[in-house]
Amino acid sequence: MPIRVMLADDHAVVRAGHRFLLDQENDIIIVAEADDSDSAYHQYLTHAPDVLVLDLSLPGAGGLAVIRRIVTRDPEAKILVFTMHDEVLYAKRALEAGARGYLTKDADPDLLPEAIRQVARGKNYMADAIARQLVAQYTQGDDNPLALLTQREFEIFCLAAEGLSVQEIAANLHISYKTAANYMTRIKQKLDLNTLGELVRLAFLHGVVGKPASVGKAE
Amino acid sequence: MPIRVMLADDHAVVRAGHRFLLDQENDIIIVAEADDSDSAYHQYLTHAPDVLVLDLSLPGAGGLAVIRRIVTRDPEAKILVFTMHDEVLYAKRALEAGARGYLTKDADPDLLPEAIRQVARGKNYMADAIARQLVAQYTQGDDNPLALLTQREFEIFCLAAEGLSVQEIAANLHISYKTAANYMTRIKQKLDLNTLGELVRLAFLHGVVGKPASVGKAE
DNA sequence: ATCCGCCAGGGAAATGTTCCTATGGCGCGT
DNA sequence: ACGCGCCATAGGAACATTTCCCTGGCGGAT
Repeated sequence: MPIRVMLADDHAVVRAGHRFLLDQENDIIIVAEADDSDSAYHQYLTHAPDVLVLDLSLPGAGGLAVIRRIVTRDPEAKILVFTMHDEVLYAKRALEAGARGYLTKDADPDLLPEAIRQVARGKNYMADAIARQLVAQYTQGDDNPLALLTQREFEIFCLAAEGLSVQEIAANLHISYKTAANYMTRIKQKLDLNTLGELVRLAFLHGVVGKPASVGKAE
Repeated sequence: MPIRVMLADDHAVVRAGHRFLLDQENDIIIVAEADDSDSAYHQYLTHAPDVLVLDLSLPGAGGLAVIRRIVTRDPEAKILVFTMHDEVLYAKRALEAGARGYLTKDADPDLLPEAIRQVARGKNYMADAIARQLVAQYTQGDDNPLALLTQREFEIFCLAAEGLSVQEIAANLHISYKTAANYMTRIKQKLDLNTLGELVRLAFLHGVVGKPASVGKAE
């Protein structure tokens, strides 16, 4: 019997791409799709797929939040993160939140079906590069100040690093302006930052925000 | 006769998605694909597609460079940019470089076929949100928005981009806090920025601040 | 001479930030 | 079951910053 897969990604193209690629595997069928956090959560509960393929940068509460919500409800949930970010930090947090696998969009597309099968079988799957860095991180201790942040704080940190204003963050996360502002304050304290600017720099320096290829460079 | 389309995107999933979605349109066929800059350029020349759908963040020379190279060779080239970035800056640069349309990945997927048809017909196509911002913003702006700044403004911009607070900037330049604050306001206005975060991002994106390698980053 | 753009700053109102406080949920040890 | 601590959420008040408006000085155009 085939592996029942659900897709959660806010970009319709990416979902279509997965559908196209996975349709060619005869042991995998797609039973549901979602394009935002809430929808992902509810679809998961109603369809109970064997594997959830999830993009971390979902609009709404955010991919990490979805993982946590789902895992809380169903600790056996098999979630495979497939995302743009090749940043270790994200992988680490996603795994902590309960994901069983992590693949980046740069990975060879053939890897996804294989990863899905692994995860469906109850194993974990990790992109090599990420895995190597993960162990490196764990071994050499945590000098990464970002690790001090709670999951939620980290999410807010990321949004701020993208240049979003406090009210945009609040709107994005469905929380009050006050809460977002309070988080910002706490984050700056924890990271010993004085200005928003330092925060963004830190994010860039740690590669949390994807530096858009070579758009502004050269010439 | 169908519109001959070529895809250039480094993510196989995204190409598959486009293929899947565009295959359903019977007036559009995909004649070539590329996953990096050089390949995109050469494929374009050999296949001479009616429309090139291009992701700006191509590895290699970068999407903008590809546009310029292709347009130089073939000023009639019809290039439609389809990208992750909804930042006006990229749209503007892409259009200047010779693109005929700009769509973001967040756009309704139904828009792409329509955009392709428009561009194939020789018209321009622009995502609404982007278009509105474009005209609102750099109507007669310079290539580099930073060029709008006076020397002094630029100096302050740089310091802010380094993460300095307003008072630090004032101290650094031996001017009053008020003056520095007023400059900051004016700079944000000129560049159409809302937050300090956006300013720092802009600086990074334009390479104003150097990013030290090896902080904890990948490959 | 006059105008104009740039630099520098004051004052006041609007906005934002920080600190303190409080609630409810959840997990953990006893 | 109970308290304890941590986290997410958020209101209020004090405090700080930002923004807008305005004033001057200075130097380069016309």
